Amino acid sequence: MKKERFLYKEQTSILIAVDCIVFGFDQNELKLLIFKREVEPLAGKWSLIGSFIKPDESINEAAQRVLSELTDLQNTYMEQLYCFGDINRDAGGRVISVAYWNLMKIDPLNDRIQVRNHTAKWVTLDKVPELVLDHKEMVSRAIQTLKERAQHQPVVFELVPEEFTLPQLLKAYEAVFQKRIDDRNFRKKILGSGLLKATDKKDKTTSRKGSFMYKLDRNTCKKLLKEGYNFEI
Amino acid sequence: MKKERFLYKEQTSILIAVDCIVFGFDQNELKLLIFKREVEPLAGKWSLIGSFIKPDESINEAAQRVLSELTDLQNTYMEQLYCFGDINRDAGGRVISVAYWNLMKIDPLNDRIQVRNHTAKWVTLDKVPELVLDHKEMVSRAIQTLKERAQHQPVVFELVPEEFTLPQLLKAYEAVFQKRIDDRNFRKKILGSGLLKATDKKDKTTSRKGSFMYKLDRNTCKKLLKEGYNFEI
DNA sequence: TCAAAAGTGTTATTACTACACCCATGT
DNA sequence: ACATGGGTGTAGTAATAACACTTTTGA
Repeated sequence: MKKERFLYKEQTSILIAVDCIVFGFDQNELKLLIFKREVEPLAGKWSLIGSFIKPDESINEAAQRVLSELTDLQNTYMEQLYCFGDINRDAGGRVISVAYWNLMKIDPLNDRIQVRNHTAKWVTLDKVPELVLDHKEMVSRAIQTLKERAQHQPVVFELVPEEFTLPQLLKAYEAVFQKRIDDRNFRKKILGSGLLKATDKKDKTTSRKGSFMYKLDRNTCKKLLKEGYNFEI
Repeated sequence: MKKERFLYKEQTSILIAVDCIVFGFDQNELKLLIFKREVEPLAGKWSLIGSFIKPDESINEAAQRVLSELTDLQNTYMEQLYCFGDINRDAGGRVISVAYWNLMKIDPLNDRIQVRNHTAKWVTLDKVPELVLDHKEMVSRAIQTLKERAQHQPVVFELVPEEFTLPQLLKAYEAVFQKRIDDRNFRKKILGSGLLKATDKKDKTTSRKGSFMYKLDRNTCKKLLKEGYNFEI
């Protein structure tokens, strides 16, 4: 194989990259963050956000850096997804990519502020355009893992504000599990679990009646985790 | 590939390795396969089996190679576990390791034949010795993942022969979930699920009465997987 | 007064847990 | 005949699923 196989730079071995599958929830739908790839080959095509790793950072740090360079939100949920290592997965040379997935809340008023890179945008999961390389596969694996994780870990709470209403939380559940959930059964299970602490505040932005706000009870949460609680409804 | 592109010695950037956490079941206990590390630093210490990846193989292929170089069993269950990328995880330089975990049956009559490398041995999970680098962390993460996976995928069946008895399968379940399981409830759930196809054979090696042999019904299995069946007892 | 979202209970079904004795067989 | 492991059933409890109407309030 000839030299053009390595387009990024002179490279005798294997390059390592990270890519982030960033899921955002805008109180309504799950969305994916994509942006226009800046480097050749395939510059200008839609892509996940990513970067080569630097010699002095761990892979986790690299993923963190990618995210904080592109968005404003800190403390987003982040988990390693999978290491993609097929030999010809990258047209630009032998590149191994460690993929991460993230959950964040999209503030509908501020979604331009949250995302720094101006070529980046949120797309709904059923309207993801063609993505470069094996990024589509990364996304479907991430969706899969998200659903699995949401059954056993309280990750859905990463999609709603610190204080949230039950209808809000229900929508997040429905977005993650991609199914309608009966709201009486939902209330019964979630309130019965002790996972939520009631507040006396009401959110009146979505209805005249207003809806009580709750927050996650982190102590009960830890306890339920130990017992292997099923967070699915 | 014309000339060696991956020269370990003159590598100035980052090396990539694979390590395999191999679990074996000897009809009684879950065991871990370890061997004496052959390369410096830390040569002679107990280690997981692993290797640097070659420039012309994918990461999955590398893990497969590591396993087939060391053992005789093909078709063992193999799944990627996690990519370990801390900056100082390897005393010998910047090495990223992609860990895989495997499940296999240990044939008690043939366990020397199954494992080719003569410094390799099976150890029970509660008696794992000190391991090099971050291999202990790899093992505990693998145990964790094994338990999670066994709840949603029929991986326990990888630990028993093609045709097995219910007491055998029960022991495998107990080994994986690390708990006693009531055998009447076990039979009720497993036979009620339709997962098993009865055969008319009896295994008389463990009792005078003999125990009926079953095999996995792969069609029912697929169906249950789609429905999100819970394989835990 | 009405539109729009929030909130509330019951019943039937299903899955899970706990628990103790008889069976078949080879020696 | 007996020791060994294989096999069986029931009843109480907990979780889940299906289902429709009333309440609040700002406009």
